Amino acid sequence: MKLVQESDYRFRIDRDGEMRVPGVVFASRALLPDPAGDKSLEQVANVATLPGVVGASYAMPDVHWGYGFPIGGVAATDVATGGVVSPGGVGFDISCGVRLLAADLDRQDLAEPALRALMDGLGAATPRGMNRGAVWALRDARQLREVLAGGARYAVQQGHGVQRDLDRCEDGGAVADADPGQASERAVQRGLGQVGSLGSGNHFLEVQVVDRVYDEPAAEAFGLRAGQVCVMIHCGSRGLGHQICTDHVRVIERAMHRFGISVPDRQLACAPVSSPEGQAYLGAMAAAANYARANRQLLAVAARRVFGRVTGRELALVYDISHNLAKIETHEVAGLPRRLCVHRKGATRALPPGHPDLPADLRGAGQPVLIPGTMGTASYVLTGRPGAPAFASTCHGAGRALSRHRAAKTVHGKELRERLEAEGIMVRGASWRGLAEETPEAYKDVDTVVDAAQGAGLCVRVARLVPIGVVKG
DNA sequence: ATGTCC
Repeated sequence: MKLVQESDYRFRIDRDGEMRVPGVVFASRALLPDPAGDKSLEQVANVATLPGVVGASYAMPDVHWGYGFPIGGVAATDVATGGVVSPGGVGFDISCGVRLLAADLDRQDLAEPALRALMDGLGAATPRGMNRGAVWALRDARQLREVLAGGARYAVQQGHGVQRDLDRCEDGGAVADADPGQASERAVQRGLGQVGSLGSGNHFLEVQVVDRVYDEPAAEAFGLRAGQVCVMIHCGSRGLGHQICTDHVRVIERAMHRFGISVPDRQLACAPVSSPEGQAYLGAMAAAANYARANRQLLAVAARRVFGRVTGRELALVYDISHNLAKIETHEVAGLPRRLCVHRKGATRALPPGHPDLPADLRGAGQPVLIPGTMGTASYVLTGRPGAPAFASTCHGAGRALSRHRAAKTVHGKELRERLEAEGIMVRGASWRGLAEETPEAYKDVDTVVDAAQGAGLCVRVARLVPIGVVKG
């Protein structure tokens, strides 16, 4: 893969073969993936062949190998001229994302034994791990379809949360064009018992402290200040999203020949946005996105209850944003506004100050961009930057550097937990093996990733948060 | 990420 360095944080992959646009990689030289074990830059080039793709096929600084598309990939297709949607451009964990809640409490006012009681309470109130229960026991499949249609809005209507939770959630808590009828019976069955559950892998609920503020006015608009206690929740659409992806990849794979589309990798299966198969996938994807938002809403309500009981304080939503989603958005292409299908997979939307889609109280500061770090390392709050490249997108996290298998060989979960506790981070895990797979050494350095994202002009730092307690999926 | 293969 031939990379041309354009600046400190920008590399180009020139058009070659079937590529319709160039590839652009936003990273420092040190962050570029190792081609020996990671084919993500080939995937950037593959994505550039998709019908209707405009601008470039982009990679964020945390890019790594994924299913078809790289994780940390952004690509937009022009809807009116046969542009496609690809489930591989969203990923299996549809609408995986992050929610940040801020407490009216400072670190210095959260001393022992309250901190231990808080972590014990959060550990007990947060269902996690594979197939192990949920906060909300849904009545039946009919009620699940209400969740798929209404997302966090339906949860709040049912008494799980407050208006602020919707005002500060992407899309006001629910995507409008969800089509619950596009979720298969199996997807519905898998989803019934998981609304309000973390899952596993890199998903977590953390108690964090605002360690540093870079942009005071933006932080104030977001409701953040130095020393403040926060709760960050990182999770997705569980088995339901996975099943929806599986079902629709199969349908689209079989339909592709009818559209005359050929792709260099069958994992890039795609259909025109305007086709019945494309519309079916987008409707199902939106339903899964609503499920993920309801999931984070219920976990937040459970955390809020524990927080109130232990500390007597409130938790206010700062923002909830997905990093695995395709959205129909309007962007300028060659000076003209176009309706685009923007795929962000392991990439976060980052609307700049003044964007009309922002709620009024965030209009001046821009959209809060939530970047979860790794267990035991920092997380970030960023905001968008006017005129930024990549259709208002930035990184989504540290990005894995070692496989789960290799990570688990470097340390035992028990040893890792002891190490983190010695560093002042309380850990409530689900399994020793799962903990070991998530050791910080298995990830790139999130500080370096965020430096590169800002250096590349994708976003602006607002605040840095450090964990003091981790509930791990 | 995921009832890590219906």
